[in-house]
Amino acid sequence: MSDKSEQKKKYIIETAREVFMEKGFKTVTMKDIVERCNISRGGLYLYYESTAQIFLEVLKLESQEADDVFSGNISEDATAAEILLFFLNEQKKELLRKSNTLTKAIYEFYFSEERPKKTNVIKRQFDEGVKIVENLIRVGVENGEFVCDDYKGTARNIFYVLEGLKITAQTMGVTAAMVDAEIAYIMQNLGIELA
Amino acid sequence: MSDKSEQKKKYIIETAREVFMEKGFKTVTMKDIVERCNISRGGLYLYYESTAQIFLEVLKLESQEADDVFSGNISEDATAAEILLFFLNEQKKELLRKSNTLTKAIYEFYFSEERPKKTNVIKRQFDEGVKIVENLIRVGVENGEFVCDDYKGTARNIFYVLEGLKITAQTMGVTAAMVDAEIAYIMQNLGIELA
DNA sequence: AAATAAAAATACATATGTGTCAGTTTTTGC
DNA sequence: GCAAAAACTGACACATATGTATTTTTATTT
Repeated sequence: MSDKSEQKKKYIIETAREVFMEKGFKTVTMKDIVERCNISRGGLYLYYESTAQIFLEVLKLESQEADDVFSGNISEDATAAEILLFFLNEQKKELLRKSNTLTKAIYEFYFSEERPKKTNVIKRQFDEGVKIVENLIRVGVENGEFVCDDYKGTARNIFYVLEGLKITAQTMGVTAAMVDAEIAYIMQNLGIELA
Repeated sequence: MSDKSEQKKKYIIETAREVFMEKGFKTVTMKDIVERCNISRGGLYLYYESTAQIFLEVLKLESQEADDVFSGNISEDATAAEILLFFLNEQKKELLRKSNTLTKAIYEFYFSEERPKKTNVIKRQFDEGVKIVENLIRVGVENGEFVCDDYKGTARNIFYVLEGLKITAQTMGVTAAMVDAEIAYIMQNLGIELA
């Protein structure tokens, strides 16, 4: 595949992302995407065969970008508490965002029948996240930063709270104060009192 | 409206509920419902004008039935801890259920554009739930059963965890043990150690 | 610049859903 | 038992989405 072709594919994914941010997943059609891209329907089918396939590519892009933010902002000698707080604040930013977010689309994708059972990107992301936080807590306890006797359970609890906040934010709204209260709660459970 | 007409409406709602349990919300069409009801398309439109309207009626029915379960199982002299535990275990039952549940449909409805902004049943239910639990905690503290210094915050936290569990159960599955751990966690935060 | 290859656009065939309405059947009241 | 009313049906007109096939445009090669 030519270089130009690769560029075009990237352009389609970036443009489609905007559409998904605005409309979610389920209601987005191939027509919506071609219109935003200013290409024809036939043209799009040359590159991608469904909105689900395009959405998976968008998720991949998002995941890469999130990794970049993370590695660009965490110094080598950061403490476990600093890293956890950075993570929680990134989540806070994401869930308070009213636009430029894929959250709604991701939830719709969750429940869409078209979702290929084998490529459950979301489950993988969740499990990875839990594992990372679990290890972070372990390190924190070993360092004497945290107090905790059930790493996995606590990590899971954190993700349940985050998921609950996310879906609540989408459907009925949450304030920054509500999120802060939950973050303080999480840290407090690990023995850290926030100022 | 005649008595027979009322009966038919109820029949439609109960039958449609089955369809929503099987297919969620978004993919259910009026055709799906008439086929299950063994009536004609035109006939259904005499009673209801959209799947969204029917779904709202289904939610109303579910809500009534849940109230009945509650009032039928909580004795007058139950302690706050008993009531809270009953509530949490009902939630557990619901979220571990693999079939005969509207959870998927409710989430899809959440995100559907058709959802009439004014009749946000789900938000109302959430807020009501939080308020009930908040008052329950207050009573429990006054009785000396619970230890808590932020009733509303704690009530909200409980619902975030429950929402997180629900969506996790739908998308990647949770085990009874995971739910029990969260319930124990919630009770422990209120100063109650479960056996 | 002509021939060829690649990319893109348009038109088509198919499928599925909606809401309505003319006609039919069933129920009801006398 | 029959006329009027109510309930119900199936087909129609319309709208929108999909995936493909043919035509047109653009780019590349010699």
